[in-house]
Amino acid sequence: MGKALCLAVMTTKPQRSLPPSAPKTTALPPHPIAVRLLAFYDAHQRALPWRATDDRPANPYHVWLSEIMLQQTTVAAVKPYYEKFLLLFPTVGALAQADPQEVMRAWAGLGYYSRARNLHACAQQVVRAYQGQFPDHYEGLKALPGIGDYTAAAILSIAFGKRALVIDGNVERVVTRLYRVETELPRAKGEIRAHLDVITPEKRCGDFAQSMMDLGATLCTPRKPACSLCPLHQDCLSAHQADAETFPRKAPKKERPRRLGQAIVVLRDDGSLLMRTRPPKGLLGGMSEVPNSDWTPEPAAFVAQDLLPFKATWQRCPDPVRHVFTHFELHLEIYVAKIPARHKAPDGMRFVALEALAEEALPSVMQKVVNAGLVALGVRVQTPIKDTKTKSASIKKSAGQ
DNA sequence: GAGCCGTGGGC
DNA sequence: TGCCCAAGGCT
Repeated sequence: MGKALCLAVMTTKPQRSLPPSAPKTTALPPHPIAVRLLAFYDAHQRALPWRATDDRPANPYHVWLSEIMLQQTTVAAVKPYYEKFLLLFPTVGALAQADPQEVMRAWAGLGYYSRARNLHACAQQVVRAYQGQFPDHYEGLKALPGIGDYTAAAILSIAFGKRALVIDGNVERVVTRLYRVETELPRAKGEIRAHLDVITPEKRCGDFAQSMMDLGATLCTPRKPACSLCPLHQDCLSAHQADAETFPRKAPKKERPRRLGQAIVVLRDDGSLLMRTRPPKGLLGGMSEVPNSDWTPEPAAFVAQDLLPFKATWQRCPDPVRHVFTHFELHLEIYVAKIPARHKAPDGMRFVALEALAEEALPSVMQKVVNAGLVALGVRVQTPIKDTKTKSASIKKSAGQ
């Protein structure tokens, strides 16, 4: 009985350590959905710089780099960063040897900065533990920093051609629509995995995964899906019911709280700006910023002068800088001042020449703050990293102070 | 499991 | 304008 019980447990319990792939033992023909999807892919796949071509086989470093960048990030946003990283760091070895700050600087503006920290740490582990060759098995990949279930499965299938269940937001949307999965996310993940396991082919699994994502990005979109053009129309239960757009089911979102704070833009007469570096972890970890207050739900007493060991005359920018993070919305009041060139930076801060601002790892919110402050100070600068669409960014020199 | 973690584009 | 979302991972 012990043996039978043990077998029963083993067969009913899903493999915890190996979720994404379950190599099938029998050689079944591909599911009709896979056949149609691969044909769609052959005819309509998007040309993306990290994808393999006829004369360029899949490169695990390229696949890994692109997958990390694409986490919660649009293809359009990733493209220029991907090209820049390949120029700066052509190989995983080059990336591993790079200065961490250089990596953060190159990532600035892309968001979710723990990805950049993990990217660098991962490159170093691949070099140290695997001689610069990415492992081609799930456990090895999953143990690397920044690689979770999705990314491990994506690398396995796209870079190494191994069968894996690649489940991202696109796949969740496509599958819940195909089968009209009524369970709400994230509880539906098990059902989605089971359905995907049925249709995932043994061959061309990397192409299959990418075809699912292409379908989700181009036709099976979150809003207004183009069901009439879909290669899976005949297979799709929600298309038949004409309610594809209502999938996947999700719990209503919580409201986004607002936080308030103040920041100072201090320009020294030699043309340099007072800056500091944020703590290594947490929000905007390891990134550069101008001095600023705590961000609190209620307005807090704030005296800009308290941040400086010398006197200055302050001017408050008319409009606060507004920036929306994932889980809160921030309003920053900006105070600006000019000070004589003889002053040194307070402890933990530094002065950075305006010309060297492009070499700082400035997150977008701080780019906005700097832009607004410089405009108020009457300094005209071409935004170094990118125009953050601050309306003030294009305003001409205000009446000089 | 739920909260934390950025940013920009589209409607 | 405000809200939704995008090839998620970590704690």
